[in-house]
Amino acid sequence: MEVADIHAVIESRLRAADQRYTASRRRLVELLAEHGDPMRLPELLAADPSLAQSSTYRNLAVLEQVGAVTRIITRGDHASYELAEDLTGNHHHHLVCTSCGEVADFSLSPAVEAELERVLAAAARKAHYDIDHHRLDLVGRCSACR
Amino acid sequence: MEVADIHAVIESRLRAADQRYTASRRRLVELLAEHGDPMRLPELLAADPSLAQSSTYRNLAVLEQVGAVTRIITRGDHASYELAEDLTGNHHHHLVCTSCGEVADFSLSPAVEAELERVLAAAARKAHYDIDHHRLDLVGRCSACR
DNA sequence: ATTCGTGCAAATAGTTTGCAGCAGA
DNA sequence: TCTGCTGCAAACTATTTGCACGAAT
Repeated sequence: MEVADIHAVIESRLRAADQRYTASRRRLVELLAEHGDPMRLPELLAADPSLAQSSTYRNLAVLEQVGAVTRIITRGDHASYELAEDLTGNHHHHLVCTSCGEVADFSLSPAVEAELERVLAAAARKAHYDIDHHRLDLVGRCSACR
Repeated sequence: MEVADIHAVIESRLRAADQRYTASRRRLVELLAEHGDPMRLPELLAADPSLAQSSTYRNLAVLEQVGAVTRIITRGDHASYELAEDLTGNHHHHLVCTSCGEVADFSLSPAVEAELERVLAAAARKAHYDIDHHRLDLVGRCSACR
């Protein structure tokens, strides 16, 4: 999806929740779209010092609620954020560096991914869980840290 | 592995790190072994009120460092802990309830697991990451919460 | 006008740490 | 008797929130 389309979709989702697509919210989406890989709060604030910390936390929470961004929990100090998969059209997983906390994206082949979906659905059924999504992370050290 | 053996292995790993296998550390391991599924700190403290909060945090950190327990990060308020896989001999994944924060275990068939290992190793190689382990979580709602 | 967003400063809460006394080898 | 462990209370830090002002519709 084009960046312009992403903005349009997010705007309509916000509107549906009686929220406005303000300049700082748009800025957050732009930063995440440019960066590609997930970003942590300090990175976002550093990338645009006009962003206020508390508003950024609030805006990311709003954007997460309307399904525009995804919050990634790692064992690092800060959570990371990225654009939602259905906006980028790019189902993927994460490589988490235990040393510097950086999070990178990677993908599996569609065939493997489809099989994974299938066996996970079966496991969820057996455990009587209603599954929202799955999360597959590789935990280790990035090329800079190893 | 039997519980007695687990204690023996943990004791030797602690010794190798110049640490002692004290009563409260042993108690934590017992509680986790009995419970099976991952436990959060308040559950551990409630299960044995003689445990002090700060010492429990410290002891779990020590046990994690010597590879006796694993800390599981969820988006819930508290982290969860369980015995390390190589002690229970039970490779598995997690079902995380977004509503109550409960974490349950599930497994994939050895065949699927082996294939997953293979494609993940390939992905890590491509990204120049040194992989420690993988983490596969299903995020949704447990039977009690849905 | 009314509702929502912003930014500051203060609060919250899980986790960590300093310290003085206790215990194991 | 030296080194590590404990428990209390205080500190730390990512994140959240109260509030008064500004902006959008």
